[in-house]
Parts: sequence; structure tokens; C-alpha cells
Amino acid sequence: MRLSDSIESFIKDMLDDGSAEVELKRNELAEYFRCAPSQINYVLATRFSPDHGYLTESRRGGGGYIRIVRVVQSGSQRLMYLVNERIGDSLTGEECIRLISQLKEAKVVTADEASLMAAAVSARALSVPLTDELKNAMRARIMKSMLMTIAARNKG
Amino acid sequence: MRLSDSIESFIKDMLDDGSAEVELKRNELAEYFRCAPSQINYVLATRFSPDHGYLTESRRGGGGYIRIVRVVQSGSQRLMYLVNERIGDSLTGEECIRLISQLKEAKVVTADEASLMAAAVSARALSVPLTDELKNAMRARIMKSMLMTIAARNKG
DNA sequence: ACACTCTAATGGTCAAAGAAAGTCGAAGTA
DNA sequence: TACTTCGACTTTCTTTGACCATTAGAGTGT
Repeated sequence: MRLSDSIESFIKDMLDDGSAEVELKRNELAEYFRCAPSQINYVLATRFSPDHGYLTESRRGGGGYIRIVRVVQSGSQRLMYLVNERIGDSLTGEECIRLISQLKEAKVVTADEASLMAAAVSARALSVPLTDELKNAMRARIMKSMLMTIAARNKG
Repeated sequence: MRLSDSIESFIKDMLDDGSAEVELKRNELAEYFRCAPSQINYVLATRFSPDHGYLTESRRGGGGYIRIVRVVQSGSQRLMYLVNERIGDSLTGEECIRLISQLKEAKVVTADEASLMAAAVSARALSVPLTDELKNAMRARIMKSMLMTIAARNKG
């Protein structure tokens, strides 16, 4: 069995123990598996990315840590996940609006949240000197990031 | 737990005991935590800055002191300040997070909205091939756009 | 009393050392 | 070819200490 797979299972076992959230020390974990600390980053990047349904945050310096949160499980989540996959690398402003109002219709977000999201991807927000393509790429990313966050909170 | 975190909690506990204002002696506090006095300044700078919702004043010499005040502003005051003065053309990711959590503290936005906003300006959202400067410029715009949306809704 | 100086008691600043975590390319392996 | 593993180098956050600035009050001379 590959090292990365062992580390992956180890972390997933921790996550299965009830809490959907785990905090660990990169160096300690690397020590435990007798590998380079950067190996942990590799595992996080290849097995705990947002596309895999996880979010990670971390802090450097004294007392630093890495926190891993699982976000996709329940029914409405899978819906989100589908939506997430429908969004590719690019979304026009209109597409964003359409998506957002569907989410509002479906009561996945409140009206206030919907306007917040619309504001984040509005022409006003993106009025920087970039090509339309780049702007639409950004819209896709911003939308995904926000949807991911909504999915995370809806898990109960 | 980090020393800085302990000191931070200690001060916040004092602030929670009723008065929105605390006065302390730098040397005594440092003595209590067995650390360098300048550590206190570090904590103040990183956890009790205006962006965190606090003001500090101090006096040197005999009978010197440090006073920490929690700033209370109405929601719309805070929003106005942020849009018109605090946020210029550029905001780092960390600054965004700080401002957003202030708004959450002040109950100007809900916790869900706060995470939505954070998601919109996260590194994940902005992981397009642009310079840091451009990303920070975008953060400022996205933030302003969202804040103005909130301001608008708070009027009605 | 008054003005001046001296000093002990404070707090402030900054740069360097220490303690994590992140990045990225080279080398290994299936 | 694609996936793993490692390690040198980077970045971020924390902690400390040496040196600086300010203030209240005691002491001194008139």
C-alpha cells in the first residue's frame, strides 16, 4: 500500500469518528509516518481538495495547524455537487443570476444571501481591466467557492 | 495553545465582565504570563487593532497604563466607514476575513452570510492567473459591492 | 513657594531568532 | 506516462531582547 493511501485512510478514520472536522499538526503526522512533511501537503492536494468534498485551512508559525472539514454527504449536498459540476471554468453574469435565483427559489439560500452572491459576481464587482473571458472564469470560481461554503453549512 | 491566544482570551474575558473598557499594566500582565513585555504589544497589534473592533490608548512613565476599548458602531456606520474609508483600492485576503468577522460580531450580517462573503474573496475563489495586486484590487471591489448591497437592504 | 534637574518607572519599536506550514522541481516507481 | 516521495527553499506567525521615549515625583538651589 502506498504511503499516500495510508495517510489518506488515517485522516478519513479520524473524520469518521463522529466529528466532521479534524485538526492536526503537519510535522507530527509526518513524524508518525516517517516521511517528509511536504508529503502531507501532497495528500491534502490530491485527496482532500474541494473537488473531493473537503475544505482545508491552516496556520503557519508557532502553534500552527491544519484543519480538514468534510462537506459533501447528504441529499441536498449531492444536489450542490451536481450544480458544482455543471459549472465549468466559465460563467457569464446572466448565467450566474439565473443560477442564484434558482437557488433562492429552491430555498437553498435566503433572499439576502442571494443578493449578496449576485453582488459578488456583479459587473460592478468585476469592473477591472480584464478580458470578458477572464471575468467569466472568475465568476465561475467565485460562485463555486460560495456554493461550496453553502454546502458545508447545510450538512447539519 | 499559543501564548498570544492566552493573553488575548484573558483580555477578552476582562472585557466581557461588563465594562466595554479595560485598563491594564503592561509589565504586570507580562509578569503574569512570564513573557517579554513587548509580547503584549504584539497581541494588541494583531488582535486588538481597529480592524478587530478595538481602540487602544496608553501612557508611559510612572503610573503608566494601557487602555483597551471595544468600539461600538451601528451597522450602517460601520458599513459606511468600510466602504468610504477603510477599503481603498486593495485588500488582502486576511484583511477581508478580519473585516467580515467584525461585521458578524456586530451582527450586521449572519454567520452564514459571513462565510458566503469570505468564500467570495477567498484564495480558492481567486485562483486565477493574476498578480497578487490584481487579486487584491478585485477583493476590494467585490467587498464593496457586497457591502453596498447590505447597506441597501438595511435601509428598507 | 518656585523652577530646574535627575531618576525610577513605565510603555514603544524594531530586528533577529524560532516555530510551524507551503511550494516546487527533481528523482523514484508502477 | 502518471503518480509518489523527498528535500531545499520560502513564507507566515510568534517570541524575545536590546535600545528608545515619556512621565511623575523626589531632590535641590534660590
